Amino acid sequence: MEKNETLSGDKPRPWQSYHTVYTNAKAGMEGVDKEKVQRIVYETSKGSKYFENEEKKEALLRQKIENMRAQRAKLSAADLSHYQTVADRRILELEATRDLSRIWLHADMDAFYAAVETLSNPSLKGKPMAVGGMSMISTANYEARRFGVRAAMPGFIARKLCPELIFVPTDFKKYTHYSELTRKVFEKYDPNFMAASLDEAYLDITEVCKERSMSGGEIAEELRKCVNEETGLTCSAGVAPNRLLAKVCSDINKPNGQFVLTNDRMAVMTFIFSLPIRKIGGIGKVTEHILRDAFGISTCEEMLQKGGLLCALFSHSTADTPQVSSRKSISSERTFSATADETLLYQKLADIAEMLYTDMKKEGLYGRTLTLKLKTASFEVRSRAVTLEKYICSSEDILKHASKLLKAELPISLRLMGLRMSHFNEDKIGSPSDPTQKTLNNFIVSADLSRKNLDDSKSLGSDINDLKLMNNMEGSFSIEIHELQCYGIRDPLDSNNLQDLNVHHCTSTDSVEAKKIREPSSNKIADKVITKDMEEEVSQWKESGLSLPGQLEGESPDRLNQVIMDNEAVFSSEQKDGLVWVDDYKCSLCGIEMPPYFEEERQEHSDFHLAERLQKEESSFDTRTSTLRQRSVKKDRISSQSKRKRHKPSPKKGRHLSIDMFFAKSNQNF
DNA sequence: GGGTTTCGGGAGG
DNA sequence: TTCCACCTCCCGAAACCC
Repeated sequence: MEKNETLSGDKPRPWQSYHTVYTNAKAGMEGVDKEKVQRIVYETSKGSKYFENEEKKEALLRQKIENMRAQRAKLSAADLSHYQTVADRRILELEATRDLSRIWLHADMDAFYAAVETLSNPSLKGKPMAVGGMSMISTANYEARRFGVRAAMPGFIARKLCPELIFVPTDFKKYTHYSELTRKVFEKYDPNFMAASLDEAYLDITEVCKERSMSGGEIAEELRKCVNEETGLTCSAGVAPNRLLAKVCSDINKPNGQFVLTNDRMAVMTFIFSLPIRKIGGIGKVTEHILRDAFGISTCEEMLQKGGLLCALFSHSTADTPQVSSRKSISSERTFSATADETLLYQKLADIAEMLYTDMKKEGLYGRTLTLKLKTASFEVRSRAVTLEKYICSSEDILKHASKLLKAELPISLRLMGLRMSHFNEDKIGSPSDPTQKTLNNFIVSADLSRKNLDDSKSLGSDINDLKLMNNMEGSFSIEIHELQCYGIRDPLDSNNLQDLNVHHCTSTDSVEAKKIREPSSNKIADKVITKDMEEEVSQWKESGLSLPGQLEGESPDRLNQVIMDNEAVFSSEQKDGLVWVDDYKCSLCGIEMPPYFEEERQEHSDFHLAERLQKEESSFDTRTSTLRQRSVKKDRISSQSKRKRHKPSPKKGRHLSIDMFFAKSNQNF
């Protein structure tokens, strides 16, 4: 940070160089005295450890900008000419694929959390209010925004800006409820709409516009009115040929307004040219700073003009696009008063492991990469990860591995710890619970692939669709579990047996293959498989010393078949798992509360308990039959500073920048 | 040499 | 009085593994 910058004759105003996101243009903040906000933020922050860390980061950024300037200076005329050709060619390619055929609508609720709180407590109306606490604010209403108070601002700074600010604690249950109401409206216009968060959604309204012979603007008007009638809340909308443009448009007439960008090349180009780069999704505070200070780029027009330069110094990468995808990771983190007390740190780690476990349990997830996130007392953020051989889920396993990671960092004074689980067993279609285990059924692969393609084929992405995807995964998951139940003693590496068998043990209701087994025509195959494998099964069960489920010993193939069928029935029944919803609300096994209308979630939850039980059974079996397994078990690879020596990072090409952004591609950003 | 993992960091809500 | 969250996703490069 440059200190004591002066304007001719003025007093020093050091806050001018303290770069925060709080003075950035945001809806409802047009009339804000930016300099005053900047000064108060600076004065409130100055001298804190947070501030010192920000200074360090700022210094690194300045160094990076200097490096880029140096690289830029090194480029010869020939280089520049070459990269300009590359840029021009790319522009031509993109122009050829420009798609102006779709109409996208981005709906964005106005100050959502704050509006919901005002709805349930009308006395807040007209008063400056923020949802959150003294440490951090989630949302501020428009009255508070006039003082410069905004989301992601610490509460104590907000209070300095607006002493009469009212704080309301967050209540996600409430927001989720209202979010559901809005989504019911969105669904009417695009059943495959894409929810970007609780308060934002993307809708492809091309079809509904055609069917009803209405313009995008008319649909937007109607949709906003409908949302207001259903919820009592207002929202803003943007209509454009692609999602990212629609998002930019929805911000223009906020709150309770809309903006339409017509599907016309000239209109799009004119609109984009004047657009500040910061409006582009993916360009944040840092990238904006780099582009402005290293290249003198502030608008999209300048960006296009300097395309050659950007091609030379930035790698080819498109900006982030909202995509339909399954969950990639799940995490939990907590901030606390900085401490170096190891007992306390381990206790906090145990709490976080428990929280992560609870969240994973809710979604029935098993993961094998565990990342420990640390924030030191001086705000430095570090992460340490380990990838395990087995997928894990239990809080004990999470804590065991997290503790190893933490141990390697001690002694240390921390103010935050977090745990993230990734690399789920659904990551790769058909990947089994043990990555070395080649057991998953061919049919799942094909079934899931076709369903996944279906989901991916359009720009889906709503939570509803995520849920669908999740359910699909859940399908394959329960199949695996079931397989463990019936074939727990089989050598997991013996894929020959399992490929046949898995087909007959799927409980997925929408699977053609699963139904087949119940048809007389396929009894033959089933009998054959069961006869052959049950013999092995029974003898191995005997060897293992475990009691035979269903007293299979000596039973005929028909009887064995029946036992399997019965088992399937058991798996689908909550009651038989021992799970009951107390007061029709609370899980009798773990106490989690879930209202009756969360039908799918409840089913998943029930499945989870079943999975948990089966895994316990399997692992207890594992310990007894470990000699049967001829598997080489690699030692967990735990990374630590001591093991990993890193080179000093070399100046790398920037990213998140692409001239693709200038093209209306409905499958991309523009 | 190519694939995978780790780690730091940017971004958005 | 209080003193800068939490969660998720993505990318790039180095390190590591085979």
